[in-house]
Amino acid sequence: MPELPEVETTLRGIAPWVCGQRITSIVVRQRQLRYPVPRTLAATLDGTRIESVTRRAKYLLLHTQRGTLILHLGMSGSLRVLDAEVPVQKHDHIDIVLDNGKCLRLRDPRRFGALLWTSADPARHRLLRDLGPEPLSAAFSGEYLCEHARGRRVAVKTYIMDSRIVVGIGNIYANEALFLAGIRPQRAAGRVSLQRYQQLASAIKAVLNQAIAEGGTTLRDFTASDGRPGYFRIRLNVYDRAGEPCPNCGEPISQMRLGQRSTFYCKRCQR
DNA sequence: CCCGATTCCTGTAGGC
DNA sequence: TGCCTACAGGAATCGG
Repeated sequence: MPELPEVETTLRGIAPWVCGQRITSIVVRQRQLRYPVPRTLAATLDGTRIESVTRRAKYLLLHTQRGTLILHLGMSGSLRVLDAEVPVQKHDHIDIVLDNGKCLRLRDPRRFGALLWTSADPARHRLLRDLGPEPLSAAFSGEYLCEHARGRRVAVKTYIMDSRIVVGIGNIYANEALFLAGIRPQRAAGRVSLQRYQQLASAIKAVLNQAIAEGGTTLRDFTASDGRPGYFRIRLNVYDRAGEPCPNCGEPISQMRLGQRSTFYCKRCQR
C-alpha cells in the first residue's frame, strides 16, 4: 500500500520519462475508481505536453499546458512506465500513452485510487485545499503538532493520521513513529507534551526519510515490473509484530484497534 | 468544531 | 479441496 515514501519514489521514477512528453492518447479500461474517471479526459488531453510532475500529500500532479491531472494510488495502486505495446494484465485500468512510445500504466486491484482533472490551480481543488503541511517541510514541527492538539481528546495516533493536521502518514508509519518517540498510540492528542511532540515530529521525519532513501535504491529498475516499496526494505519495529519481542526491551508487542485501524505498540516503552 | 463509524474494493488468510 | 468470513487500508462523508 503506497504511503508517502512510495509515492515519492514513484514520482522520481516516472518524472524522467514523462516530463516534456506529449500525450498521444488515454485509454480507460475501468472508469470506476474511488471517483469516476472523467469521460472528457481523452479529448481534453490529446496532444498536450506534460510540463512537470510534482507530489502533494499522496497525490501525484501531472502538470500540463491545459491543466493538471490529479492521481492517487489508493492502497493497491502502482504506476509504471512501460513500452506502449506491453500487453495489459488484470487490473491495468488506465494507460496514458506518450509520444516517446512509452505509456504510464495505472494498475489498481482494489480501485481505491483516483484520476481526476482540473484546469484551475490544483491547490484549490476540493481534494487538496484542506490538506495540512508536508511532514518533511519546515512548517511541520513539534510546536505545530502541539499547538493544534490543544484540547483535543482524539488518540494521538488518529491525530497524526488526519490529513488536515499533517499529510502522508499512513498506518504503518504512524505505528513506527510513535514507537520511536515512546508515545502510547491511544494517549489523547491534547495530553502529549511539547517535548514529546518534538520527538514525534523528528521520528516521523526520520522514518519517512529512511523509507524514501531505501525506495530510491529501486529507482534504477523502475521501468521494470517491480518498484518494490521502501517499507519492504526498512526494519519495522512494531507494525504487524503482535506477540513478538519489543526490539528495545523484549516485552511482547501489543495489538489493539484504534479508529478501525490495527495498532501495535510496546506497553513498556510507550507511555 | 470534534469525533467515531461507515463506505468504497479485491486479494489473502484462516477456520471448518 | 472448497466454501465462508474477516481483514487489510486512504480518506471522504455522515451522524451524533
